[in-house]
This record gives sequence, C-alpha cells and structure tokens, in this order.
Amino acid sequence: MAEGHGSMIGGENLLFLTDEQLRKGIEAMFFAYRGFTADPDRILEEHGYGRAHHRALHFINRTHGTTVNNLLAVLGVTKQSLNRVLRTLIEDGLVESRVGRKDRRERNLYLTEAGRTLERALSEAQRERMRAAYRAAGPQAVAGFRQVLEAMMDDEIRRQYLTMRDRRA
Amino acid sequence: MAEGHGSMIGGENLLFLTDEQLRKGIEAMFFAYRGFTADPDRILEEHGYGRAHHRALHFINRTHGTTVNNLLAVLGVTKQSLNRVLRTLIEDGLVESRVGRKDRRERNLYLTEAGRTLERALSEAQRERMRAAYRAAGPQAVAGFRQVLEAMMDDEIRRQYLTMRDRRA
DNA sequence: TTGGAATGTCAACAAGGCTGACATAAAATG
DNA sequence: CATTTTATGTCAGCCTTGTTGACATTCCAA
Repeated sequence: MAEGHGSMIGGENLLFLTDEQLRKGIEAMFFAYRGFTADPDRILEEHGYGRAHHRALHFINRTHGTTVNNLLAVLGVTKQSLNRVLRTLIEDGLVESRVGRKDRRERNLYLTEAGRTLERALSEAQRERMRAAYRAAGPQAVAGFRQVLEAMMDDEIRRQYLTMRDRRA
Repeated sequence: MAEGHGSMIGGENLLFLTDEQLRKGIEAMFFAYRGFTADPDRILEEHGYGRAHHRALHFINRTHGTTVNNLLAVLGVTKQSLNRVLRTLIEDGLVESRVGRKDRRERNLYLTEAGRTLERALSEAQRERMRAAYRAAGPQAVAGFRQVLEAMMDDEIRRQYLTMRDRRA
C-alpha cells in the first residue's frame, strides 16, 4: 500500500533522501530566495541601490565599527567590488569611515543616522516576510529550517556564522 | 531573569519571533544560499557558463518540451536575457529547440544528450550537498525546512511551485 | 484580412562580480 | 633603522546577467 515505508532500503530515516525529495528542496530553495530578497529589492530600487548595498549596510549595522577586511571576509567579494559599493554609501552619507584608533591603517565603519534609517527599512521589510513565514510554519518548523540551512553552509562559513550567530548588538 | 518568557506578549508560540531570531534566520538564509550554489558554480565555471545557464538546464530537464514563455515565467527574467543564455546553449548543442507542433510560433525545448550529461553533473553536485544537509539535520528538520521555504515564497510563485512540486518526470 | 500573440534579434546600458597593477600609510620585524 | 608586510584605496578593463526599447517574423484567431 501507499505507506509501505520502503524500510528495505535503509530504514525510515533514509526514506526522504530520494532524488525527488532533494529536487523539491532545491527548487524550494530557489523560489524562496527570490521571495526572501523581493521586498528589500523594491526599496533599494527607489534609492538607486542594489543588493550589494543592502549586504554592506546589514553587516555594518550588525557589527558596528567593523573593518573593511572583516567585511570582505563575511561578504566573500573582492575589495574592489566592495569598495565601489562602500564609496557610494560613504559619499551618500549613509556610512562613516573612521581611521582606526589602535591600528591607523584600518578603517572602522559605522552607519550614520541616515544609514540606520535605510537599514531599518530594509531589514524590517525582510523580517516581516520572515516573520510571516515563521508564523505560518510554526516553531518546530523554524528549528528545522535553521538546522538544514546551517548544515548547507560551507564549512568555513558555518564556523564564521556560528561564532557570530549569538552575539549581542 | 534571562528566561522570563515574555508570555505577556502573546504566549510561547510567538516567543521565537524576536528580531534577534529573525536576524539569525535571515543570515542563515544568506550564507546557506552561498553554499547551495557553490558546487554547481565550480562546474559551470569549467564550462564557461554561469548560474543562468544552470537554471535554464534545470527547468528544461524538469519539464521536457517546455516553451520559452513557460520558462520565462518560471525563471522570472526577460526574454532578451533568457534568449542570450538559451542561444549559447543551443549553439553549444546542449539544448534543442523544436518548432511547436500545434502552435508553430512556440518553441519546445529539450536537452540533448550532452545537455543531460551536464545537467546531471550540476544537479548531482547540488543534490549531494542537500543530501548531506538533510542527513545531518534529520527528517523532522527537513519537513520544517520545506514548510518555512514554501511560506517565504511570493504568493504567485508559491502557487506555481505547489502545482509542479509533485509532478512526475 | 487584420489584429494580436509568441518569438527572435539588435543595440545600448547598468549593476556588480572579477583580475591585475599600482600607491600610500602604518605596523611589524629583522 | 631599514625592510617587509598589511590594510586600504584606486584605476583600468573584462565578464555575466539583468534591464529597456525598437523592430521583424510568424501565424493563430476573430
């Protein structure tokens, strides 16, 4: 019958690992990511910015005073690419770059009031979508969601993510 | 104290919806998506292709004989953008474009043997990553993962996704 | 027969990745 | 102190992949 668990192929904890199931997961990931970025994208467009700006604002807000090198590591892009984005944010007065106090080669990055305002608008839109999804799926589903996502990261990124996951602002 | 559940704001099923929790979900999504695309990206680079080619191959393989318009709707890009990608895939002999039988304006798209080979390599790399994540997280987590992702999609996309989710090859 | 739909193509442009080369300042090291 | 390394910025150029607009072709359907 329909529920014959196929236990002959490895027990029920392997049952869900069919190519069919994996394909569904892959496509869900693809479509969900589109939703995930849709709301901030609309706001960014109004300001003439792109996702790269959002990412920079997010991580500067998240780790006040972070250095350029730090940001490069987290974002996984080249300094030339980041610099282009950072320069416009600084010119537009959303980000402030201060010479490092201990090490004066470094630049510590901060959001200005205007930067905080835009960051809040972006992250609030994204949080609202996430909140609705969490609410619809329930707490147990959320725990599973995070577990799978963390297991999907590259090892090095996961280490980085886990160390900063539970930081305080 | 630290565990004062804040039950005054809506009961424990709302407890996990703090901005902090939502931020973790957002960052997990960001980093996980990088992992999600990392393995196919490496293979694509060897062939001089990009993610756009992967997406086209995936959905042509998934729905043999799909039309260009169909593909546009699923991928959410302009026809000009898709056309450029499609053209190189056809020129390179990975995709075959046949004039529609009923409606001869339409083009039905199929993978050639070479196309199937590349598609298999790409999807197998991606499935392997997904498989490892699923295995590490367990069946319950996987169910939650899918629930949250589906809830995160745009409404229209979700409808589309759900109708094709359980199709047979 | 004519309007509109589906498709393709050309041109131009922008964002945001990349590499390589080079400049500067400051820290670290011998 | 001299040298090397590090952190950052910048210029130039290239690529992919998205966009818009204009226009041609084909062909179904009213």
